[in-house]
Amino acid sequence: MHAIRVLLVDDQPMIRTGFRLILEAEPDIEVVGEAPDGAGAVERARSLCPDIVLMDIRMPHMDGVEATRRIVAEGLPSRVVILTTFDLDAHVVDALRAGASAFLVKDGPADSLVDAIRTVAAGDSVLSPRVTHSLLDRFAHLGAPAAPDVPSRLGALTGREVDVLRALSRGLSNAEIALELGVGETTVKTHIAHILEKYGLRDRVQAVILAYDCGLVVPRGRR
Amino acid sequence: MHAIRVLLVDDQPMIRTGFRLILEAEPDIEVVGEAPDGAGAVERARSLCPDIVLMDIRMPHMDGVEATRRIVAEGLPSRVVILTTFDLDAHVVDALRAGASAFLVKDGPADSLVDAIRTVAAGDSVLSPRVTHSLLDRFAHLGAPAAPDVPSRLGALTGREVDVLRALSRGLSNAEIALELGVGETTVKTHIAHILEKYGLRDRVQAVILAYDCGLVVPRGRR
DNA sequence: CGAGGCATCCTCCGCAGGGAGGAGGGACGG
DNA sequence: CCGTCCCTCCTCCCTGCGGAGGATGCCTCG
Repeated sequence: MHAIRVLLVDDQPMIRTGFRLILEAEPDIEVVGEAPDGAGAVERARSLCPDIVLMDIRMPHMDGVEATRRIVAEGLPSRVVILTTFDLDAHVVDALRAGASAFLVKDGPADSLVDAIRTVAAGDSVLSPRVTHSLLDRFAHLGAPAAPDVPSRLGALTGREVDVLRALSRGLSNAEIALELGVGETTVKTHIAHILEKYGLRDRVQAVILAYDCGLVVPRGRR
Repeated sequence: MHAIRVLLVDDQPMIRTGFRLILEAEPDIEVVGEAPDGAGAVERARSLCPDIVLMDIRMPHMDGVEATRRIVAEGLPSRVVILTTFDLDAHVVDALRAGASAFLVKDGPADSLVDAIRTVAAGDSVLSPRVTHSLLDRFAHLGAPAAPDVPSRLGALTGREVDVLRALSRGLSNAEIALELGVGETTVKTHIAHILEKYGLRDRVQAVILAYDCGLVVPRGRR
């Protein structure tokens, strides 16, 4: 069994060196290359075919999310581990949707990084506990239909937002939703904007898809 | 700082004893009670107010998911860690939607259980790597490659139109669909216009809803 | 052969929808 | 009482989408 081949991607050379030292201390991990930005990451991922791409999320030229998207889209065998300083919600969701296999917060212990790399190389996925938490919140609250007082935490949809998402998922336009809910169209747009923001979605179509996939809405054909 | 108070819930006494031994070996963890089923779990969660409810998912009378739902709905301070033998998708999502804070596969090392309990008690959440993997798949699908043939009941549509509708139902924009299918954006718009016309739909959102309702696309949450 | 269906592509145009940013009021809990 | 969350609504702005109305080439089938 060969060593796990890792590509380091970060715009700060010192950070790269730091990670290199941490990783090279492990006998079963080998750093095969470095890149300073997203573009370089995609290029080297192509030529080096590393097992793991360890990628910072914030970088010049092309950020980690876009680079991840391309690496995954090209069908490269590398699996991407995203590193971030902050656990910003939008970035998490973007990165996961881009196809990242792991999402780690930098302030964790060095062990957790090494463990994560081994886990991902073995075909599984890893999220920092804090990141996992915000993800679970989303799942937890999307499905709560008539649950009155579930303590609403970060990222959860409010009651009104669920109303709007339901109407949205029936194919109604903003004006129609406004009419049905008895509010202004601007209000509907605000609610939708919040839904999109909370889940890192781009438009109402993706919101409808999420509603179906998470069971908020059940397809007519199958119940 | 007091010890982490744990309630054990499993229908098999031997399993409970096993977990008790594992947990009691940790100085900062205290097993304060046991329950053989979901009903007992809710009742003891109410009276004991444990920090953690360690719950098997498959049990007689009331299963772990329903018990989790009630504990969360009642606003009890306990956080629920779900244990399962298999990493069945449906159960994962159900449990997460019910409000579980962690989801572990039983075949993991004892360490991971103890770690998970500490992490959850600290306010974060944990998922088994394999479970995380299937979760990420769900998030990633919005940008993922298309699934192979699904028998469609949308006979009126041409082959290309079905391709487009499928891409549409993954939340892609016209430009992205064009890129993926290797055609111009105008062509995509033409196909979409035909789809809308054939079914008397107003916009792409309604087309996506139709795709789900007719079974062209199967929700990630329920297959 | 000609007619039709399909797939590809084009322009011009209007508007719904989404981003950014703000603002006010009501409810609830520390 | 103040902070926080929710709901409500506003303006300005810009882009993506869909409508209308074409054109071209390639099939197949009568």
